[in-house]
Amino acid sequence: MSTGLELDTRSKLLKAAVTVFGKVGYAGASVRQIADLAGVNHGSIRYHYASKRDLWCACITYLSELMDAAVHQDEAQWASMTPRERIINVTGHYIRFNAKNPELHRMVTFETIHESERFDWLNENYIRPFSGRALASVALAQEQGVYPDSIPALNLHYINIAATTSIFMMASEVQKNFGVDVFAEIEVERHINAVLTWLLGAPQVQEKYDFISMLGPKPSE
Amino acid sequence: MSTGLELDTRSKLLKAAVTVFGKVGYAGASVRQIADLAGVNHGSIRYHYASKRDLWCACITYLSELMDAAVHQDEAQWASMTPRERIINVTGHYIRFNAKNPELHRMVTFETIHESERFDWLNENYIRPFSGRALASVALAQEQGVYPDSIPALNLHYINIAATTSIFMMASEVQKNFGVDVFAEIEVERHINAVLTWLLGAPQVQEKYDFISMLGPKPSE
DNA sequence: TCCCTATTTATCCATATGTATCAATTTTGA
DNA sequence: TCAAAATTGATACATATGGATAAATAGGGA
Repeated sequence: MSTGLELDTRSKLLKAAVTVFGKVGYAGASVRQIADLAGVNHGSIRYHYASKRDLWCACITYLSELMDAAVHQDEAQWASMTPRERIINVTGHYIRFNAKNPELHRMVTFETIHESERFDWLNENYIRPFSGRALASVALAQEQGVYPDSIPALNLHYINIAATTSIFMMASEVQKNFGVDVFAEIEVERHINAVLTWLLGAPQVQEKYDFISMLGPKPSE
Repeated sequence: MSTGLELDTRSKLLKAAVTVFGKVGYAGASVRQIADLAGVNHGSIRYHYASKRDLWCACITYLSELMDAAVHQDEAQWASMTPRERIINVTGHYIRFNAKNPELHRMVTFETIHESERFDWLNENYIRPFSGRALASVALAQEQGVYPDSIPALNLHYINIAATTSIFMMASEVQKNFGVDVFAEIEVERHINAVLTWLLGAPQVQEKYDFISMLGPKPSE
């Protein structure tokens, strides 16, 4: 058994699978391609994971846990925050997670479009709980006057998810057509500011970069 | 040669290919699957289209022309519209097109994530011109005071595209988890209203459904 | 040292796929 | 009507794939 510090075969496979599945989807990926990227013999996949499908599920589980940890990292402070501050906190961490791990949303998007039988597993275990909580959170924010209530919660929720994730899904297009690396830290923070400015109707100052000068004055509230 | 009215083999193949490529992507689709759906022998694909790739390109060209026609259908009246009215007009038609033909954005999304060599063809011929025009239009609308200028144009553009299209990409999830058919006409109009309300800061009345009652009063402007 | 288990490697196999070929059939034009 | 062209259908083939099998190797405790 390894010391647990270096990447063992199983971890290398998982890491490579996340990369490949996140780039070309389930159908486009081959277990040999994943094994090659991991630098292991493709027969080993069968040993560590029951099947290609099983490896794919492991990727989803791994990434979902990462996301959960990222979004909840300041949970202890939530109680002392205003609803508005809580939304700024969660939205920021969610966008940063997607910038660092765009594969999760890409994999989910592939399967949601595909409507495969994998989608049912994904939906029951991850998407539905996530969407349910997020939609409830949107509705609550509307009640609290933090989000605009002129838009139906369902539409606002999907616009919200799309707004936070799509620029990272479209990263290669943004890079090729506009020369912008959306994964660069300053661009990530800029996007957080953009989404929050839109959502909350006023520019939000983040810690690392002060976009307020280019965003105009903060309105009275 | 056919009269052009009934669906000949070539048209049936194109229609089936749009459906299949739009659902499972390029890698997930097989030419036999497409031929089966079209009800033709799979050998015929080779006669009408040089290759699977060629058929895929034909789908993009076909859908892009449809989109162009849909978005520009009221072009003659643009000159007599205010910038704000023009945006309402174009956004409405763009969203209705995506509701009726979600395959285009799905196919584009597949390839943009995949970053395949097909993406380069797609980008040069369709995405880049489209994004260029759209981004310029966003910047202009900001100058004209129609769009908020507190958000960088690039971010606003990608948020905008995502907001208009994603609910249709996620249609199966919305249906399964919330029982809403986003392709139903009233839902499409509701989404147009939601996006425009967000974009323009005020509810927009569409012809067919009056959402204004649930959206609150129109602000002075 | 030796044995038992865990892990890796090297092949093998049935299937699905994209494409090519060519015969069969239908359509067209004089 | 009939021959040429267009179109469709049936089949073949090389390759890639997911999965299976078993031999080879490594590691760890007695």
